[in-house]
Amino acid sequence: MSSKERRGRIIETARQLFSEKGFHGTTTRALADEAGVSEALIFKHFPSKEAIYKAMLEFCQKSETWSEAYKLLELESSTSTLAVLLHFIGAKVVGGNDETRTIHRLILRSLSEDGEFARVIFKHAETTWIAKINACVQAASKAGDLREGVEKLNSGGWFAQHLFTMLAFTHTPEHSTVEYKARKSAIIENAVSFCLRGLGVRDEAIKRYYNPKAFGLLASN
Amino acid sequence: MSSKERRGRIIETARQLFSEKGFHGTTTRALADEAGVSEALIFKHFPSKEAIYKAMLEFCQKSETWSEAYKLLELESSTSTLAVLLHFIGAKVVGGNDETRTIHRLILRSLSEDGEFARVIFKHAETTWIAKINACVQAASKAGDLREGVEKLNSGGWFAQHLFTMLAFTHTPEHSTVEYKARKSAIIENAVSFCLRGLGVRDEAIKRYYNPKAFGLLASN
DNA sequence: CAATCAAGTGAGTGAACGCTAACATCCACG
DNA sequence: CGTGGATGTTAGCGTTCACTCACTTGATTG
Repeated sequence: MSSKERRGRIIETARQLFSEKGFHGTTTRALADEAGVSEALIFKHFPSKEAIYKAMLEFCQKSETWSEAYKLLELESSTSTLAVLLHFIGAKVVGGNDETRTIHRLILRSLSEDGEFARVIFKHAETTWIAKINACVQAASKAGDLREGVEKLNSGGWFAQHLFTMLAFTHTPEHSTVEYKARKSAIIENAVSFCLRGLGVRDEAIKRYYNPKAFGLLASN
Repeated sequence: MSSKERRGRIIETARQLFSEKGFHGTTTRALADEAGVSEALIFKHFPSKEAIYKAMLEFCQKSETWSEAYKLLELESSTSTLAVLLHFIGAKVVGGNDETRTIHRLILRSLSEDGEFARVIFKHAETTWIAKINACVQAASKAGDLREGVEKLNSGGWFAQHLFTMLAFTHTPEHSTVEYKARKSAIIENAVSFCLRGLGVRDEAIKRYYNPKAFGLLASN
């Protein structure tokens, strides 16, 4: 195993441990054991525990592997795309895999402290998902899919994103912190409807463009 | 100063320190210094650091001082009450004081760990605010204030609550983690509109019952 | 007044922490 | 073959941690 690979293992292990136990709750000894290296080696790669933490956060910012999801951003902005987008965000964020949950834990910890990490992640979301949602709402408006007279909410995209993020947060601990009395897929569908309505989309347009069953492939994520 | 008072001071100091720095980031020495007592005294009152933490969480669960807010729960369930309720939750949760932010930090930390504390807080919200929102939606439906044909979302109350909670979370660090490009009061108004629409309230009914300017007193909180 | 007891503290304890110096091991290159 | 640098590890270093013990104080009581 090369030096680079070992360094990678250390960072990956750090991501897991720091997200689960926090900075002070993670010891460099535990980190070394879990990564399968000696404690001293860690300090050959990083000057201090703090530096490991920072390197780990940077790694997380880069590795946000929504790669496949970015295709959605290239779809033409429309009411239909809006529905697909929201549904996808919901499915991805709520039914997330372990890596997604790790990121969420880091965001949660960040929000309880200085918020720096969360700020970076949110900024990224703003220039991608939020911007696309807003563009789609604009397109929906032009297409006449919005109810007449609804005032424009210039934070509408954030509201939708926030709802899904919070749904994900309540599911982040091992056992859900809220009893929703519905299957996850049903919650996502309801949340998408809620957001579409909140953004001012006509009920007929929602019926027309949002057909969750056709999104099966996405929902399975 | 009596023994009980000192114990109280320790718990209050613990709440502040634990919420800011986390369990492992807070030392019993710092806790003692901040509370103005000797470290030994802390261990006369509590058998261990863990016990202090648990006692502090229990204290927070009880002291959730929304007292004045509970009057809203006794209002007759109606579309109008729904608007007032959402606006109030928004104002209270987003423009929160230091104590509110402390609680939020504890919830955030809890969500990044086992979620136990969050579960208790959410359960409490469910039996009060969420239940009231749902009752109001039901009343609005009977009063004909909902659009025809909107399917009932049995998690609608949660969705509204989640949106406001997430708005609060993004404002929990010292500097907001999201640039909303609007004043806090405008964000709250938009979020309330978003939720009312999401719950299926007719646009005319929103105009009729939601007049933020008349809520000045509440908004100032 | 002496005895008692609750309330609080200064000065530690061993264990665990972040971090490091000194020593192994390997492999490319003359 | 042997030497040097890159890559690891072993064995601890000094410090800080949660927690304890022996002691003081000050009010109460028979």
